[in-house]
This record gives sequence, C-alpha cells and structure tokens, in this order.
Amino acid sequence: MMRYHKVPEETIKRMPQYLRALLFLRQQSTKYITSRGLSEYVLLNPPQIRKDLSYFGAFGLRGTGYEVEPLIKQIRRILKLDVEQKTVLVGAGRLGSAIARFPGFQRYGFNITDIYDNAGKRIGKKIGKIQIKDVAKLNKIKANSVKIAIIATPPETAQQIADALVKAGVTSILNLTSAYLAVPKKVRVRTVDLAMELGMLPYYT
Amino acid sequence: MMRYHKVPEETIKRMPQYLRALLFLRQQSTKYITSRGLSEYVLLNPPQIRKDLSYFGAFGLRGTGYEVEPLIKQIRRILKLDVEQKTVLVGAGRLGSAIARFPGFQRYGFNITDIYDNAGKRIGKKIGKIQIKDVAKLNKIKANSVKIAIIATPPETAQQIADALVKAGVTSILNLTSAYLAVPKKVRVRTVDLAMELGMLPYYT
DNA sequence: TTGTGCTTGTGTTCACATTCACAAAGTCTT
DNA sequence: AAGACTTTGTGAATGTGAACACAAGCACAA
Ligand SMILES: NC(=O)c1ccc[n+]([C@@H]2O[C@H](COP(=O)([O-])OP(=O)(O)OC[C@H]3O[C@@H](n4cnc5c(N)ncnc54)[C@H](O)[C@@H]3O)[C@@H](O)[C@H]2O)c1
Ligand SMILES: NC(=O)c1ccc[n+]([C@@H]2O[C@H](COP(=O)([O-])OP(=O)(O)OC[C@H]3O[C@@H](n4cnc5c(N)ncnc54)[C@H](O)[C@@H]3O)[C@@H](O)[C@H]2O)c1
Repeated sequence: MMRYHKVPEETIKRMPQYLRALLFLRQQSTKYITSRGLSEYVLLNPPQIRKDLSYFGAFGLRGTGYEVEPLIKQIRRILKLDVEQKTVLVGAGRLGSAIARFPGFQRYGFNITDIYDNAGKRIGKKIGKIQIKDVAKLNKIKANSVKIAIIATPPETAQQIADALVKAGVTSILNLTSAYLAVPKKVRVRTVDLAMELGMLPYYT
Repeated sequence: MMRYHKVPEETIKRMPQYLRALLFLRQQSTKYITSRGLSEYVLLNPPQIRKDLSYFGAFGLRGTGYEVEPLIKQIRRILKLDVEQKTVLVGAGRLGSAIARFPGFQRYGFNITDIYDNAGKRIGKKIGKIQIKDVAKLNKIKANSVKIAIIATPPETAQQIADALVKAGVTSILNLTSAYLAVPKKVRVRTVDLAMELGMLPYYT
C-alpha cells in the first residue's frame, strides 16, 4: 500500500482524463473496465494507469479490472469534484459566452454562478439564467464560496482582473488569455492559450 | 555545441511560451532580454530557458542577453511557424465561431482558410471573409496545402471527422471536444477539453 | 478443492528532464 | 589596456517520472 507516498503532479494531471473516459464508459453501460481497456481511451499504457490509481488506494479487482461506477466516485472524491465548485466567469465576449452556455462543466462539478463584464451594453443581460454583473463589483464575491475563476477578457486587462480575483479569495484561475499572470504562490493558474496550443504541432511534421 | 542532441519534448512544448513572451516584449519595444528577464514572463528559471534555447544553437550575446527580434525569427523557424500554416476549422457553433473570429492565430502563423459545418442553416453563411462549407466536402481539401485542423463539433461526431481529416492528409489536429480520437501514429492530436483543464485545480486547494 | 488464466499492485530499473556550477565570452568603466 | 562585472552555454549531478516484470489475488471450471 503506497497511499502515503507523494503523488506526482503528472498523475494529478491525468486523473481528469481517467474520469472523462470512465464517464464515457458509464454512458455506454460498461460495468467493468481493465487497465488495458482504459488505455484505449487515454493514450497511456496499462501499467501507468494502474500505478496512477494505486497512489490513492487499491480500487481494482484482480482478475476482473475496475468497477466503473465506484471508480468514478473515488476519482471525483480525490479531485474534490464531488462537492459543487462554484465558479465565476469574467469576460462575456464570444469565448466567454460560449463557455457560459456550455453544459460540460457541470459533469465535472463546476457550476458557473456569476458572470462579469465591463461593457455597458452587456451588463444586465442574461446568458442562460445568469445575469451579467458589472466587473467593478467583483470584490463582492463571497470569499469562502467561490474558489475558481475563468478569465476570458482581452489580455491587456487580465492581470488587473487576476489581482481582484485573488483579493476576493479565489485560489484557482483558468486563464484563457495570452497574458502571463503574476499571482501569489498559493494561487494556481492554468493558462490555456489556444493559439499557443497549436504552436508545437508543426514541429513534428 | 549541442545542436545534434535529441531535443526533449518538454522543451518543444515550452518554445511557444517563449515566443509568446518575446512577441509581448517586442510590442513593448524591448530590444534585448536576458534569460532572467524572460523568466519573469514564463514561470521557468533562467538556466532552464538557456538550456532550452541552446538545443537549437547559440542565440545569445554573453554579457547582454538575447536580441528579441532575431530570437523571434529563430523560434518561428524552429517551430515551422515562419511559413503560413493553412488551417481548417470543422464546426462553426459557438466555440467554432469564436475561434474563427479570433485574430490571435495569425500571430503564430496559422491561417484559417476553410470552415466546415453540417447544419443547413449555417452552410453558405460567412464568418468574417470565409464562407462556411458543407462538411460533406471535407475530402476536397488539398492534401498538400492543409496540414492542420481544429475540431469544434459535438463530441459524438469528432471521430468520424478526424477520420475524414486524416484521409485528406491532415497531420495535426487540435481537438476541442471531449472525445478521445484514435488516429494513425503519424498524426498528432492535441486535445484541449476546457472542462478537464479545470479538473485538476481543486485538488491543490 | 485444485488448477488455469486473468488482472491488479508495486519494487526495481531505466530513461528523461531539471538544476547547478562554472568556464568562456562579451560589456563597460576607468 | 586592464580589471570588474554580466550573462551565456553546457557538462555533470540531481531529481523525477515512466516502464517493466512479476508476485499476489481473484474468478471460474472441472
Ligand atoms: N462552448 C464551450 O465553451 C466549450 C468548452 C469546452 C468544450 N467544448 C466542446 O466544443 C465543441 C463545440 O462546442 P460548441 O459550444 O461550439 O457547440 P455548438 O453546438 O454551438 O456547435 C457545434 C457545431 O458543430 C456543428 N456540427 C455538428 N455535427 C457536425 C458534423 N458532423 N460536421 C460538421 N459540423 C457539425 C453544428 O452544426 C454546430 O454548428 C463541443 O464538442 C463541446 O463539447 C465547448
Ligand atoms: N475567441 C477565441 O477563439 C480565442 C482563442 C484563444 C484565446 N482567446 C482569448 O480569449 C479572450 C476573449 O476572447 P473573445 O474572442 O471572447 O474576445 P471578445 O472581445 O469577444 O470578448 C472580450 C470580453 O471581455 C470584456 N471585457 C473587456 N475588458 C474587461 C474588463 N476589464 N473586465 C471585464 N470584462 C472585460 C469585453 O466587454 C468583452 O465582452 C481574449 O483574451 C482572447 O485573446 C480567444
């Protein structure tokens, strides 16, 4: 039993992939899946999958594999996705609107509860059931209930928004702009710049 | 001189980050930047940056740092972003439309030349200057000129679209759906599922 | 109950990536 | 022209993660 070993960061990054694959399998009414079976949905080899899962406990049944439903529950618990994660979105432009309307975040436990913008013509309008608020009121978000934020504003304003979010108690930021964000060490920033994601692809051709 | 060593994949992933930082610095009219200076824009330490760059040659000036403009050119050349990379987009929904209108891809040399959808009401309409084509005509893309594709359709159809793209000669795919794509080894897929990117954040809180 | 065939869990080995430390090479001042 | 200072480039050391091989455990059949 290796539960008390330090879990590699790379393992944590892969856990949501396993969750995604398992959710898909559940939808297909698959009850059990072996590490080999799973490997066909995540581009990782079976020992890697087993080792990753084993950092958190022995969830498998030897000779049979992993039971899908309980494993989903376990991973959700491990990643703290079993409790609703209230999330705020800043920037209700094209990308922000697409995200606000996207139902997929729910599946991972993320619930977008507030949307902010600074454009007069946007403030007050609704996206789905959520009314867009003035970004000047960002400091009003309740420090203890919202820990996660998504930034989808122009890159020039991203830093000041990040500063405001940190001050309001947000601890994790998904930054969709091309700006580099300087934040205190305790705050985690995940930057996804779609143009940059493409950047490494041509090298390998 | 270590130019003929194998370049770590991790290094390749970081190169677009350097490029992004350098483009920002150029915009600020910065002419020279040291590895320490750069480190303030990419969350990596100076030796890492120097080592990464040194895999491709000695671009720096001892005592001074790196000249911004030439280094941009070098990285573009290394990543093959100095030639226009024709790109097709499949799926002109909310996310697809946002991407099609987003000017940031140009900066990295990506030029979206074709957009496809399967919805009758969308086909024929224009996004910017590009007319949306019927996805049934995907096989018409010229194998030799388009190597990169972006998939922004519902996840259920992603695999069949990937198959069609591969058949048409595409070698790199940016997959924005939550579907796992099975493709031949020579084809590179980069999946960015925004919901999943969020998935690992709560763990560290 | 015993034997055969799977599949998990993990200690060990191996490969890769990061960090470090410093010589080499330039700049700048006096 | 010399010496102090800065910064690069990189071999070597360290650290971290991936792959492997196999013992341990379970299922199922006879
Ligand atoms: N919107 C988001 O913020 C977001 C976030 C994460 C992931 N995604 C993923 O991105 C994808 C697109 O999301 P969206 O919000 O734009 O959805 P959307 O429904 O607005 O757009 C999907 C588009 O794909 C088209 N389409 C459907 N089948 C097609 C086919 N066979 N060939 C070509 N086109 C086809 C539809 O006509 C539609 O225009 C989805 O897979 C979604 O899971 C979206
Ligand atoms: N659209 C894409 O496909 C795409 C791709 C990659 C990256 N991005 C990045 O995502 C971000 C948003 O892109 P977009 O296409 O939605 O742009 P957009 O212009 O459509 O939307 C930006 C929104 O931010 C709002 N805004 C501006 N300043 C603000 C502030 N200080 N506080 C709150 N809101 C503010 C604007 O009113 C607007 O609604 C940009 O940084 C862009 O670089 C977009």
